[in-house]
Amino acid sequence: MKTWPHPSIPDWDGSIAGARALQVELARGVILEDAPSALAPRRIAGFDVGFEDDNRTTRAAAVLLDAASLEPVAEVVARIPTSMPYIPGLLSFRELPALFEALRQLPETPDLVFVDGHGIAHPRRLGIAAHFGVASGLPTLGVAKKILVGRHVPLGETPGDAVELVDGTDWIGWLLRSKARCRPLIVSPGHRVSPQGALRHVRAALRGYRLPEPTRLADRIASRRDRRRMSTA
DNA sequence: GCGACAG
DNA sequence: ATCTTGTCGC
Repeated sequence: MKTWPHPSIPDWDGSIAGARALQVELARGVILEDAPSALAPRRIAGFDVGFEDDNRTTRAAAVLLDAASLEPVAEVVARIPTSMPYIPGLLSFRELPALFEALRQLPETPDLVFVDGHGIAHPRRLGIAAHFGVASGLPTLGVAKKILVGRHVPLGETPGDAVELVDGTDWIGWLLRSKARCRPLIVSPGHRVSPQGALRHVRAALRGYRLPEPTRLADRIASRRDRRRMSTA
């Protein structure tokens, strides 16, 4: 049985079977009700993870924004050694340690966290956004670019249109047309956020781009795309 | 057994 | 995720 070191993930034996079992266990702790502080957040944050040096280094970027203006107020980048490979369904076990390091470096704790990846829209209802939420206690939601699991009826073409994403009898999130002529986003609750709340927060954080500001800005920094081109001004 | 499979 | 400029289309 192959196992990996597991920094900052309590109760995991390092195995794939153990990871799946722990996901089922942790998913029972996910709360799908809106936390008061998340309903009217003052500070929101976006997190994204990337890799360097042939995947030997894991890099997490976090951007803190003023919820009202959507203007960034702080940005941090954390780098730690990569501990395991990417395994579909087990993404959080690979990226969680870096997310925690970035969270630790933020000057202020966010009221609501946007994570690049799925919340409960996951085979065992514990995508990285949900895992990060239950492990940190913070309200979180997931914004992914591709469906991992679930089905849906056709989505309209008008920006703002959304349809439910369901898996079996479970309502696990939404498909959201965030921008015209762009592939839809998959939005799902992570922790302490309701399905309706997750959709409302993402819509409120859109600024004409496919991705909502928190994850869009974190994405740019994480990919070093920030110090490259400049198209406007 | 076959196909699918977040980042 | 990542390697990577220009280019076609709205």
